Amino acid sequence: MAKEITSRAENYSDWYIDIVKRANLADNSAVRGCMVIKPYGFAIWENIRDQLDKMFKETGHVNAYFPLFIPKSFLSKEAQHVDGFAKECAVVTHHRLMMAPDGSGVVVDPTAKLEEELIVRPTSETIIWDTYRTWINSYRDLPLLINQWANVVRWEMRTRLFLRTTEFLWQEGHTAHATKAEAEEETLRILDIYSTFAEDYMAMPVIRGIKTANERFAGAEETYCIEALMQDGKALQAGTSHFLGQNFAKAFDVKFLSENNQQEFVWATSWGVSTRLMGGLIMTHSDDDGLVVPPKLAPTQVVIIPIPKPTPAIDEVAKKVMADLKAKGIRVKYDTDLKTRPGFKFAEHELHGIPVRLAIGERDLANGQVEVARRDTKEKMQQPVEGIEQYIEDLLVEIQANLFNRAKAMRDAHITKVETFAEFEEVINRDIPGFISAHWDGTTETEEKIKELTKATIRCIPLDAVAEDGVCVLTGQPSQRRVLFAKAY
RNA sequence: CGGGGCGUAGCGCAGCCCGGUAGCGCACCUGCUUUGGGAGCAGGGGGUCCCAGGUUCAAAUCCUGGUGCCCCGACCA
Repeated sequence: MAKEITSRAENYSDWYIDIVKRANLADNSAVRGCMVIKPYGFAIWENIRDQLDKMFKETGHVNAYFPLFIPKSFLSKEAQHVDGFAKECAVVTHHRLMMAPDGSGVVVDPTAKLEEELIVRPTSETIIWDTYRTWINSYRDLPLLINQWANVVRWEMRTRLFLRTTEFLWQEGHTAHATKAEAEEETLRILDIYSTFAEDYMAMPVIRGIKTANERFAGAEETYCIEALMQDGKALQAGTSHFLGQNFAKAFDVKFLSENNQQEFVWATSWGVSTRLMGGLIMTHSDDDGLVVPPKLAPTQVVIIPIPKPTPAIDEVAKKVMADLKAKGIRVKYDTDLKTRPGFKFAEHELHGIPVRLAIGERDLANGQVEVARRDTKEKMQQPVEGIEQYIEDLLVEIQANLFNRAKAMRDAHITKVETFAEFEEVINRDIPGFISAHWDGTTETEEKIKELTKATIRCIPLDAVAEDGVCVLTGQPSQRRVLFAKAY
């Protein structure tokens, strides 16, 4: 039915690209690895952003904005940090263009070379901590709870729309605390916000966990994460919250005078989620007919379609229903486009993932009914016009819950416990491999060996992992708990 | 960085092998008929064929060089 969408079974990767493009979420741009986020895609992102922003503010955070450019020297102040990012930095070396002497266009003016190159931020820890040095003097200045919404650039070798782009949009929180315990508490508070948002708004179930040393953020003491499972059985890291210890405070000399009149280094966290969440949203719920957007994040939650086209009688009912829905805070549109016919509109709105569709024709009016169609199950029902606003309000809640439950059932069905490496290999090579729960001896060597053999990485050590004696799936060395492996985006 | 693909109308593509008036579908404009799951017919508008050079009477097509994007892999808080 839907034209030009590759089916998931045929080629999952092509399906994903088709959804992104056909649902008007984003396009490739003239710049390698950079995308244009189109109005519809951006509207969903705005809903994600607004909700998270609200949750950050409710927990005492404030927004600020730091520069796009970072002096090169800042990057080298924290050794592990620069190690992690050096290979993917865009560097600004000049500040002026000039007309080419041969008239062929503009060229870089060689006399406009910067004394110190500027790095386009891949993340802002360095410039922010350089700033914090001047902001923090006393324990009375703490905690400092700041977030920024920004774009960052990471020169990745290979990009994928939303999932890994050269430039992406995100939020990055950077907090400073007087004690280790407070900073650790903050790290977990944010992890909580992320998992609540993912599950309650995106309807995307996530596993909360800790990264292994190997997968830890460059410069962090501990990285917490939420991991989701996509329909093709690959994992997606959906958000991270880092406990940075005193690493950045020491690198940027950020000290405060304690209540005891002692100079002490500040304790830090940083945390972020990005436009990658859009990729997670798509791959969690969408189907071969197009995008599926959970009601809470849908720019339009209900669309009303006149059958076959607007008439005064249909308009009257549609407008009343719209007013009643709007009064309940429901985002509704009346599709009065005269250029397209109902069948086209049905397909188009399904492609865009609008959760509920109402169709109103003369036949319905005669019966005092409307046709209600839900995007998640594709079911159609006749409902009385009278009281429809309450029915829809309840239906949106049900759809939101159904999407989550469906995704969770899928996810849970694809967490496989294995005891031997043979089992491990069998599961990881399935069409939909999912998470593998296995014992691991705790060494980076084993982790990397498994990755080399199977392409699976340790996604996290789940926070709710129970102590359980076992032996490493690869080496047979003793292990106290299971960790989750998966192939990842 | 390796492998592959593609640059021709707004979008998606054919034409290239075998040089000879630049085409098709969608979209767009006009008109009529349609309209409960992507309408039909008729007429119409729209092009530096990625760039540069070469071969030729003649190049979208052949040759040389360049360039851009995409996909797969390696890589990746």
